[in-house]
Amino acid sequence: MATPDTKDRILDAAEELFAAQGFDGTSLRAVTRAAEVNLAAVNYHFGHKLGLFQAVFERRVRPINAERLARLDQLEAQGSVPRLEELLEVLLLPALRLAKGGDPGFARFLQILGRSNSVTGEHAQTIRRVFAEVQRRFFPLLQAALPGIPPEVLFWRLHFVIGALCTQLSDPGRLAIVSDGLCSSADPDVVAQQLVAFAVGGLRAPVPASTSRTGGRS
Amino acid sequence: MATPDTKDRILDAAEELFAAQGFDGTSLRAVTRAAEVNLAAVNYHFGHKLGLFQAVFERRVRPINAERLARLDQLEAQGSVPRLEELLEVLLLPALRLAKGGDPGFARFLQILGRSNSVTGEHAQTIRRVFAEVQRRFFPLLQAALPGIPPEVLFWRLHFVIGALCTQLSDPGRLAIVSDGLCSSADPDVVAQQLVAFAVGGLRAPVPASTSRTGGRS
DNA sequence: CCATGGTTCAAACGTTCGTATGAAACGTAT
DNA sequence: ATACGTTTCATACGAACGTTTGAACCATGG
Repeated sequence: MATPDTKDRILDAAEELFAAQGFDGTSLRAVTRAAEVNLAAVNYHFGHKLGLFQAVFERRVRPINAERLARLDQLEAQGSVPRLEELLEVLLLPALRLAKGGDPGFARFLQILGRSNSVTGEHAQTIRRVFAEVQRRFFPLLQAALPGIPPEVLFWRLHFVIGALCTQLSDPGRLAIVSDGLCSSADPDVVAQQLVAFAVGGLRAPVPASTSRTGGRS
Repeated sequence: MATPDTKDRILDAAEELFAAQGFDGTSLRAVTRAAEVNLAAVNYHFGHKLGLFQAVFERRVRPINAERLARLDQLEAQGSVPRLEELLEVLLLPALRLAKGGDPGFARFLQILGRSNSVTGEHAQTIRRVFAEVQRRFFPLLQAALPGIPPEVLFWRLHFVIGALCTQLSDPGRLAIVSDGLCSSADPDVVAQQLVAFAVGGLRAPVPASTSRTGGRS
């Protein structure tokens, strides 16, 4: 083992390239070239290209969800019903915070994550399981914090919040472009602050008239 | 011309495949096979693969933006400052409505559009110009309808609204999955109703404390 | 009638892809 | 030092890719 763990070098390079060019747009040859590793190393360590993608994904997603669930535990241990703002920070901050603070690779990974809605093929399911897990745990608490909102409306709104988060994660530079440099996504605390305020407003909005039953006409 | 316009057959097939599998994931051979057209026809009519993508894109995007701008004209002609709900419907309804009503291909195209945030490479700019154009026209009106919100906060929130829209467009089935079938995206009017209510709440939310200057600490 | 310009066709170009192979190199325990 | 399981290496395979080519096709105007 002359070089520090080939496996990690491959994961780092793959993470960067998958984030920049997508799954189909990234060749294993480009990955191994960037990692300064032999081409066959990928198949040796990860089996297939898809195995590499899953490994890239799971290396990062575990700590994020662990932090989310730990924060949820912490919140539930307090006994009282958590405040809406607290809940949203649990959902949003771990992803945004890790994007800045730690490994710079994390930011690249979050681009993959944010792009997950657009992913097709077999690895899509791998990605969605992650969201589903947290959401199942998260939703009842959200319901408790927003007793006035019917469940189906709440699903819609949580869907929108996650959509906003994913868009922001998948392309942090977009906002700076459309705002002509007025806004910057550099500080994850600022992002979280803006997104939480927006989400609170959206979640608490008055329920539209004809949504007591699904499929109501306008 | 025995078969109805080869060019359109190619565009239809390409639209469906690009939406389902992405740009890199779609081969020209798959397109021409689906269109029942000779392989060389793509290069004859569109030059390159990228040219085909742009043609697919522009065929659909023109009517949407035309309708948006027409509705904006109509709103401005009334003289008074448009209500926020009206503005949001201008932004959201044309895309959502066309997804259901007309050509079924429109829904597929909107998947491409919703995915635009995740697109990399040269055709990304083609896509973003569209958003930018409408947004430049749209933003001053939004500002007028929300006099209490500082511009930089408004940029953030518009960014979030568009993110929620794109997520919904790019994967209309996701909501049904996470809500265990409780919600369905079948009716664009329902989608618009839910999204407008959510967006109004989010846009009108109280401005977070330390955003008077960009980059403020929490 | 043949000529012409636009369109379609089968076939091939060179390149790149994901994956597989078998031998060399390595660290370690006997 | 020898043997062994693990990791790395150069190389090759067949398939699929985007693109090009030149001949065939076909409607129209002379």
